[in-house]
Amino acid sequence: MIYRAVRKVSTAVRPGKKRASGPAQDSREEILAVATQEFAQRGLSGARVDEIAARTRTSKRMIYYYFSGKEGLYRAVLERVYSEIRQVESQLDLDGLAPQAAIARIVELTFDYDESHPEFITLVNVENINRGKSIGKLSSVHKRYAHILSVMARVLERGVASGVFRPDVTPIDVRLVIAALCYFRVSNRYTFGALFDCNLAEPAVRARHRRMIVDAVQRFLKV
Amino acid sequence: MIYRAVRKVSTAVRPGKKRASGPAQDSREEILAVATQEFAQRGLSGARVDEIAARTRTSKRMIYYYFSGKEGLYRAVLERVYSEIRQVESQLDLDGLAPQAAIARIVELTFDYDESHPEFITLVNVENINRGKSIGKLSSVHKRYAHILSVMARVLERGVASGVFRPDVTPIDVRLVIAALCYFRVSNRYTFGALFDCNLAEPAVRARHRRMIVDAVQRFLKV
DNA sequence: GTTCATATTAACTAACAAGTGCGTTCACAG
DNA sequence: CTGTGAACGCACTTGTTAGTTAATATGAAC
Repeated sequence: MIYRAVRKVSTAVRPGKKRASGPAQDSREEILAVATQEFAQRGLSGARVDEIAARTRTSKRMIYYYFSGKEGLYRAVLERVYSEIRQVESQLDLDGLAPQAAIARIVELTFDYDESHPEFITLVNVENINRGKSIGKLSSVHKRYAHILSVMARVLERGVASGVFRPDVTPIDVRLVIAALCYFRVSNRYTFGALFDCNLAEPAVRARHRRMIVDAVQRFLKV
Repeated sequence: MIYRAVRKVSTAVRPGKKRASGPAQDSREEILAVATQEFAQRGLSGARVDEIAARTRTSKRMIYYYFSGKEGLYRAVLERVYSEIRQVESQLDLDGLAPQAAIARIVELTFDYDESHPEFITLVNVENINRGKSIGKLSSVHKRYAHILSVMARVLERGVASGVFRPDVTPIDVRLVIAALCYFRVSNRYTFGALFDCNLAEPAVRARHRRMIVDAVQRFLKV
């Protein structure tokens, strides 16, 4: 009863194209949001479809209706988180910046995104444990990342041309170094924390590492 | 019938202390080896106790006999892989080397170990998805890692004293940078490979990255 | 107001997977 | 021999879990 009212409101707020696709989209989105949490928290085989359903306002049957199964739901979740980070990264505007400053911006964006989206990191981990079986099937992911590499390539070229960057690293190399340094802190926070008895999430440590990683990448690129 | 014969042979080869503990140890070890593979391949909740049992020469009942459950088995597997890498790392002898060379050796060891033990990397990933619930309970892990940090600290001190290393990085920082760069290539090989359409396992790429990471860490430490 | 596609619910099932009860075998001590 | 305890296998229980069946509601369009 109550949720009907809610859904009518949301239909009014966001009208569908033809028919009342508002409620449907809400259900879809709600399922995806809950599933993202659940898959990130428990992994692919650890996540429970019933649990996901219970935590939405819809039913389990709807998950099968929209996503045709656990696998399909997982794939949709992956696609969603990758499309979000792609969008964030594509908003970078580096053209006015000097090469070193541009690199700093890229590192800071990556660092901040990873730190504030641990569920994204975990999902990527899940997919790697899964041997990339699902990401390979996502047509949307593949092409878009070429764009990011080309942005990186332009920055590197400018840096090399002005004599501040060395010429023997590829965009993929730089991307790997940046990703590795930012990703690991979040990805391995539990094991690294336990092994070395430290808390990487502490604000002071985090801020210091942010500066440190920016610096490390700049040193890496210096002639 | 056949396996009895096999076990008698192995008993003869490796006699137990009092009773015939040879076969027992063999069973334990065999279970652990299979379970390591299985947990690394399918994750904690994805691994099947029945499957592990089927792939050993013993039965499922023995897994419960020795490890008291899936959880206990997983913990034993974690302990085993961590103790192995600890052993490898403790064999490092750096005292004769100049600081930069010592750092190079540490990086190369980490790189080579990670590359040749992807199942270790995956298990660490699994444990992080698991929020470190098990590694916290492993008393054996915690203390031993202090030793590795102290080795690192000595190298850094020597480097700082001789003016080749900057003084503002801690052993944990260096450890983090090295681990991140080596770990990520293996941990994220599937997603990174799919996104950027490259194969990090290719020998040429691997060799180049090995040199590149050694160089990156040395640049990171340079005054 | 009938039609039709979309959206939704409740109850069901078939398979699976963790964990156990219980009996057996084996080596050796007495 | 025989008693004992560790090492082992078989078959079972019990709860869970992905996925389904079938019936129904909704609302736009005609």
